[in-house]
This record gives sequence, structure tokens and C-alpha cells, in this order.
Amino acid sequence: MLDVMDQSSPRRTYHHGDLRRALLDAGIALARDGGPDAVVLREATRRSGVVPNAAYRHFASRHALLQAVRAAALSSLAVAMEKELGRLRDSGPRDAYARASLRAIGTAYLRFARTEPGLFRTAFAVPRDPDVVESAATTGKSGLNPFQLLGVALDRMLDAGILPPERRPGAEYIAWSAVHGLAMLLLEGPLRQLTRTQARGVETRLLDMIEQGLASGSP
Amino acid sequence: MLDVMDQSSPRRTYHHGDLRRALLDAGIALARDGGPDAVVLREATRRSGVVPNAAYRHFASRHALLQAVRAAALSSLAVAMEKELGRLRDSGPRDAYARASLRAIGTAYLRFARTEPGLFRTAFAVPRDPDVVESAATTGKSGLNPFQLLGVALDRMLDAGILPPERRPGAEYIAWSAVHGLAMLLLEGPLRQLTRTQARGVETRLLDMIEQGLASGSP
DNA sequence: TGTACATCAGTGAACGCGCGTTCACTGATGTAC
DNA sequence: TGTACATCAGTGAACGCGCGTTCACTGATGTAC
Repeated sequence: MLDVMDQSSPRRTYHHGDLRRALLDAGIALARDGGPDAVVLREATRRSGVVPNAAYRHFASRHALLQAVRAAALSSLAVAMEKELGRLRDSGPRDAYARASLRAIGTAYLRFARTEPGLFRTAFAVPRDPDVVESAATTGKSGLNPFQLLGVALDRMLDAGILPPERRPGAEYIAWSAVHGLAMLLLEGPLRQLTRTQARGVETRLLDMIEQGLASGSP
Repeated sequence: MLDVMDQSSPRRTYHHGDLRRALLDAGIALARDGGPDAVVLREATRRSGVVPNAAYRHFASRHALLQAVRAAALSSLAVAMEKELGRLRDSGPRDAYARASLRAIGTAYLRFARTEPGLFRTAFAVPRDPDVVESAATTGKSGLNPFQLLGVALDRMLDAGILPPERRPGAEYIAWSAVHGLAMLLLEGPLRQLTRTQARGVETRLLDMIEQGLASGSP
């Protein structure tokens, strides 16, 4: 009753309080269960208890709102990765830690895709025209974005002598592609049919392949 | 002038001749330069020189048209793969042929994504509700669809002793994921920024990783 | 502490848009006798 | 070979939809003196 931000109770003040935040939260909620296309400006204002055009005081366009939601989604992913990395114990052999780091990143990525499919799709729905300035933060608590966190894991592989130095540059793209592809196929591709157990099995095997495929060995 | 199917010249007969085919072709053209969302029923009828609702004699809904276009796109991909496989010379060591087969599939996939981005995106835009019956042909001249063609290549890897038997089941998913992910990231993801040359480099390295990652070696 | 006024953040009403889809229709085609 | 008629494949007009966005507005807030 006293919560001014609560959409269910009418505002008692003419001003909203923090409409920008409310619109962003509504946008995130829409993306969460509907993906990027579901981020509809009018619906966001409806949920914020405000008239449609009020949004234009805080976002230049629907597109601007969508980009803010996208940044928030990437940030969530970064946090999920950090959490997974944080679970690791840095003891025992160095190479085991490095391998575990890379797996942690992959695991977090795949889990995020599974548990937050809408946000995942939104995060990677890059706008057609790349002229848009990407300003909003896409990082986790470490200040690193998902791509950079993957880089951290790969650096550990490098330091542990598993990943040959000449393969280090651009290794992000390789590892990322594999995991991203599986996520997409499981999410909205032909692999949606797979059972939970089957999907987990494929996930494990994919991470195995990446690990073996990046390591030094036959060229 | 004599071509009844030509949209630019008015039909002289009341009936169209082959409106279903014309709508499908228009749909494919729309998908080609705009992806699945661009497959708009009204535009397809416009291009076929026919009134909007005429489409309903041939397709139950926009969705049905889209599915037909999707099938056609998958079929094109299959043909591209067959072509690439057909170039290979089956002489020399058996394992080289097997490896080349897998690379051919991957190469065809990535090239298709690059040269026909709209069709590629359409092919893998699977409808939300999977209750739709998939009837239209998605195969190439061999009668195999893209997934099955990948299976052929993997079987060659198996027969050549490169791919361990216990890893054969479901290997399609692993290889497919990696290649699909790269295609997506290059096409509409953050890797769009890469130059042509850079992209080719990443493609090669990804195929390397798959080859090494699937082969027998450290578990 | 009180008042005048500029600025800010909302409201209210309206716009044009193209879409998918339905309805009752009619001209063209093919078939039975 | 010619005619009657059923079927087929189009036409014409209209619908409701929700969207993003623009305009002129007004109530609320904060600041200078």
C-alpha cells in the first residue's frame, strides 16, 4: 500500500518516483517470458501504471529500451558465470583448475540459456544496424562481461600449458561458438525435442570436445 | 509477354496457372532478403499479382506458407552439402577422405549461412509450438536432409577408425552445435564485426577443433 | 519562512501503419450425358 | 460435338488489431531571492 513503485496500487503522487527503473524492470520481465520481440513499449508503460508516451521521457525509442534490457541480460549472464567460477577451489593441480574454469564458463552459459531462455535470446538479438552506441553496462560484479570472463578461463588454460600459445588469440570465438550453437539448438532449434537427460548428456560431451579440441595435440 | 507466371505482365487468364508455386517462390525471395519475419502473406500475393485472400486457396495460413519456405531452405542447404561432398575424390588414405567429408559438410554449412543469411535464419526458425506437422521435403537430391548428410560424414569417420564407436551416437549434435554457433555469431551475433579474412580464419580453426575434439584421444 | 517562477515528468487524444483473416461473390474450368 | 451444371480458383470489400510515435497540455517539484 505504501509502495509507490507497486503497479497494482495507484500512485498517490503525480510523479512516479523512478519510472526509468520501472520501465526497465518491466522490459526485463517481458523479455524473460517472450524474448526480444515481447519487449513492447506500450506494455512496459502499462505495467508501470503510466500512459504510453510517458516512456519517452526516459527512452528515446522502443529500440533504446530494448538495448537497455539487452545490457541487463548480458550482465545477468556475467553474474551467473562469476558465481560458477567462484565455486571452484583453487587447489590441487594447476591444469585441473584451468580445465574446471573453462567448464564452469560453459556450464553457466548453458544453464543460463536453459533457465532464462527469454533473456538469453534477448541478450544475443543484436540489432540489424550496428551504428547504435553500446553504452549500458554488460558486466558482472568483477567488471568483466561474459566474453571477458571466458577470456579469463582461457588464460588459465594457457598458463597451465594446456592451450598452446599460438592458439590463444581468438580462442574465445571457437569455444563460444560451440557452446552458443548447442544453446541455440536446444532452445529454439531441432534439439528442443531432447529430454532433459539427453540434453545434459550432449552438453557434457560438447564440453569434452571443446576441451580436447583446444588442447595441444595433433594439429 | 507470353509468360503467364510473370508478375510484371498482367495475367490474361482469370486463373493464375500455378499460384501455389508463385506464392512459395515469392515467400522464398522474401525470406532470402529479410529472414523469417519478412515472409509476409500479403506481400507474397502482391508479388504474385493476386489479391491477398487468394493465398488461402493454397495455404491454410501465413504459418503454413512459412513452413513451406522453411522446408525449401533446408532443402537448399542439403543440396549445397551434397555439392561439396561431390567434389571430394575418394582415393588415397581412407581417413583423409573421412576427415575431408566432415569438413565438406561444415564448410557447406558455413558458406550457406554466409551467402544465404536470410534463408539460413529461416531454416532454423523453428515454430514455438512443435505440434505442426512437418510434411514438406527438406532433402537434397540424395533424399537425405542436412542432418542425415552430416551423419554420412560421421559414419565415414567411424569406418576410418577416427571416431571411436562409443562416441558415434549423437555425434551429430556435437559437431552441428559448433558449426551452427559460429554461423549464428557471425551472422547476427557479436562476430559480425569480423572482417572476411578473420571470419575465414575462425571457421578453419573451428573445424580443426571439431576434428580433433571428436577423434579418439584423451577422454 | 514565504513567494515567483522555471523546469521537469507526467497526461490526453490522436495519427497512420500494415498485417492476417473472414465473408459473400463471380468468372473460369472440366465433366457427364 | 454440344450443352448443363458442379466445382474450382480467383475477386472485392471490410474487420479489428496493437503497435510506435507526435502534439499540445498541465500538475508537481525545486530553486532564487
